[in-house]
Amino acid sequence: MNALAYMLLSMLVRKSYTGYELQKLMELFWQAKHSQIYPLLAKLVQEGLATFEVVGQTGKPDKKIYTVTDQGIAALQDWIANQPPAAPVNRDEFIIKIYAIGLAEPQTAFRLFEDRISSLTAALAYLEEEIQRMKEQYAEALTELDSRHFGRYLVFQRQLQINREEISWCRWAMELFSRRV
Amino acid sequence: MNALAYMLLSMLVRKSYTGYELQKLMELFWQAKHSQIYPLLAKLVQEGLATFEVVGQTGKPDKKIYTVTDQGIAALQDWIANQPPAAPVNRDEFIIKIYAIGLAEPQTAFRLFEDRISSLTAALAYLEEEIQRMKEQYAEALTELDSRHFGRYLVFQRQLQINREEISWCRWAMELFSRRV
DNA sequence: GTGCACATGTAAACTGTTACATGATTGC
DNA sequence: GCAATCATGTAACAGTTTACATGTGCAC
Repeated sequence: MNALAYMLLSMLVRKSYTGYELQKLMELFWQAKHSQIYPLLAKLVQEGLATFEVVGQTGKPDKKIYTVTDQGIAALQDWIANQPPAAPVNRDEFIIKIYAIGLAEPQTAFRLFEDRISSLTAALAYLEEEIQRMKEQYAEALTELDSRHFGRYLVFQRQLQINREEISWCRWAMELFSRRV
Repeated sequence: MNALAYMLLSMLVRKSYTGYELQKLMELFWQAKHSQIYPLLAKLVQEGLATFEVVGQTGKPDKKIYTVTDQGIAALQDWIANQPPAAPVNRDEFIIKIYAIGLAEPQTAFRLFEDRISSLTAALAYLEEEIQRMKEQYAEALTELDSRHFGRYLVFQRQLQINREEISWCRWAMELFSRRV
C-alpha cells in the first residue's frame, strides 16, 4: 500500500466514486494519471479494502463505482495514526525557471508570471466555489472534528490561502522588475 | 534532459558546487537523492553542459566541483524561454492525513499539526537567515532582473511567505477543533 | 563506541508518465 | 468534421527511492 492508495481510500470515505471521478477530484492535492489509478483500485478490491459496483450506461462506457470497506477504513486509520508522514515532495518547473530568471529576457519573465497568475486564479475560483458549497451544505457540522467533511474543508482552506499568497507574491515580483525594464 | 538536470544547471549558474552540496541546497525546492544526482551530473559533463574539477582532501573523500559551461547556460536559457513549464506536482502525505482527519483520534490530529508546525518553523528560520544574508551581501543589486541572485531571492521570498501562511493555517485548524475536544 | 557529517557511486525495486486501444455523445 | 467529455484498461518507458558499498574524523 502506497500513499496514492491511502489518498484513494481517503476520498472514498466521504463518498463512493468511480476511478474517473477520483482522478479529477484529487488533482489539486495529489496528481495521478488514470493508468496508475485503475490498477490500484483493482488492487484495493483484491485486498478487501474496497468493493465496486458496475453501473451500465447507454451511450457511455459502463462505470465502476468504488466503495471503501470497514477493513479499508481500519487500514487508513492505522496509517494515519502510526506511520509518520513522509516529507512533502514539491516539483515545480516554474520555480526552477524563476530561480534562473536572471538569464531570461524581461518579456519571458513577464509571460511566466502572467501564466502562473492565470492558473492560480482558475484554481482559486474552484476552491472558493467548493468552500462556499461546503458551508451551505454542512454549516456548523463542518468544523466538528469527527465530521466526514471537516478534513476536506481544512485542506481546501489551506490551498485557498496558499494560492492567494502566491498570487500576491507574483504581483510583488512583477512590480520589482517592471520598475527597472 | 529532464527538469532535475535544469535544476542542477540553474544552481551551477550562481556558483560551482559538488553533487553533495547541490543536494542539500536544492532540498527545499526540488527533492532528489544523491543516487539520482551523481549519475545526472556525469551525464551533464558528457553532453558538454558542465565540467568538473577533482579536489583531493585529507581525511575526507575527494570531491568533484562542477561548473556550468556556456553551452549549459544556452541550453538552460532555451528551456526557460521555449518549454512551457509542466504543471506543478505536489505530493504531501500530511495533506492526505488531514483530508481523512475525521477518522482519527483528537490527539493524533494534534500531533500531526504540531509536527508540521515544527518542520515549517525550522524551514522558516533557514529561509529568513538566507534572505538576510542575501540582502547584506548584494543590497540593491538583488532586485535587478539580470542579477545572478535575483531569482534565488524571489524563490526564497515565495517559500517564506507560503511557510508563514501554512503555519497560521495550522494554528487556525488546531483552534477550530481544540474548542470542541 | 555510536552516530553523524563529509563524499561518491551502482543496482534493484518501486512509482509515475506516455502511448496504445476502444467507442458514443455533445458542442463549435 | 474536430475536439472534448465520459469511462476503462494495458504496456513500455522514464523518474525516483531504497539498499548496498566504502572510509575518515569528530563530538557525545
